[in-house]
Amino acid sequence: MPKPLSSNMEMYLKTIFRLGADGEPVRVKAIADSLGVTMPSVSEALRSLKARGLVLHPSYGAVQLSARGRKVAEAINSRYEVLQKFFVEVLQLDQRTAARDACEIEHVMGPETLERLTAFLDYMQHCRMDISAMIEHFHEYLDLRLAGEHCRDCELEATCELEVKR
Amino acid sequence: MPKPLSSNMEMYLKTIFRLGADGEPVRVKAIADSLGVTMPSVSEALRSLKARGLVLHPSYGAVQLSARGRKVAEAINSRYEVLQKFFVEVLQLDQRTAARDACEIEHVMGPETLERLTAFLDYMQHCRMDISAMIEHFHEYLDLRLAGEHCRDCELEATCELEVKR
DNA sequence: TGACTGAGTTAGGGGCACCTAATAATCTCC
DNA sequence: GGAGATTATTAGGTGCCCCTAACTCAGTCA
Repeated sequence: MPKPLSSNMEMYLKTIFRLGADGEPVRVKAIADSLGVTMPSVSEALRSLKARGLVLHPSYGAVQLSARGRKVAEAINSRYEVLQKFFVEVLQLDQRTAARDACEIEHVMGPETLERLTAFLDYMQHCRMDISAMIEHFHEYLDLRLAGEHCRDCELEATCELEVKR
Repeated sequence: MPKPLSSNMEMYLKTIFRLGADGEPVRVKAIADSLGVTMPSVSEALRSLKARGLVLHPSYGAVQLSARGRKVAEAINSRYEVLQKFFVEVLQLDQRTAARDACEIEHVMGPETLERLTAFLDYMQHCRMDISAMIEHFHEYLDLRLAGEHCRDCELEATCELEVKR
């Protein structure tokens, strides 16, 4: 049973994922610069990630994610994006602060919380109704969603008999 | 310049705060049990917290927070409570999950994010209006709030000409 | 082609936070 | 008040993640 990845190892993985997103080969130096650590630290981290089968890295060569590594990195990155979006679009935090906090929280937020937050963002996008009923409505939405419906077209529309009275 | 407290040290502090809330003297063993670590780990942590002037701890005696320590612990605890409340009341997470994630996130969430989340919760409590205007309205609320108003009576009331039409 | 430069690695060390084992202080209760 | 149990501390060791210093490899260009 492999132990769970530490926050730091997750950061290495996400950084490799992002640096490689454009198809360019990823170099140790780029990872080090991006994370603000030294190259020896990166070397050591890569040894550990290689041992877990998450990266491919020939000596003195470019770094690549394995299939598994890519999947893990994508999961981390999507946690990041949900948080970033929530912080910016709902809490109206500036990009910098949102990025900073999302980057910390992405490593410690459980799957249930991620799911609910994602649902919350989707809900915001799909529904237009009275704020006084918002929480309650969100909970109905959640119930449906958790029951397997994924609300592309807002299944709750039928219950949205509320409207703006400007 | 004292370095910032680590997450772990913050947990020790919060634990001492909670165990001592009822006025009972706090013992090393109670801290260890509460955090799921051994007593030597607690001893070592206390040495470090003592060096920072955050706890008082005579050898073989009871542990107490200093005035500074209490202030720090209260801040951590209030971060926790805001998160917990958001997770339970908005995201409808169960107590256990909410507690688990809040307990991780409390150590890494910046003050701006805390403030916005608090504002969001207050907003939910004070305002009743159309959901379609919710984000926008929340942002107005935030602007007022950030300008120094603390919205005990919801200064935005005047702008809430929307109402439920059930 | 060989010297220079920059990239990457290895070696060795430090701080943090945990552990077990051993020792020391304190408490309890006969 | 002293034996035994409980609580607390010290000693010493481990893993993680960072560092600097020193060495090795790989590309460049005169």
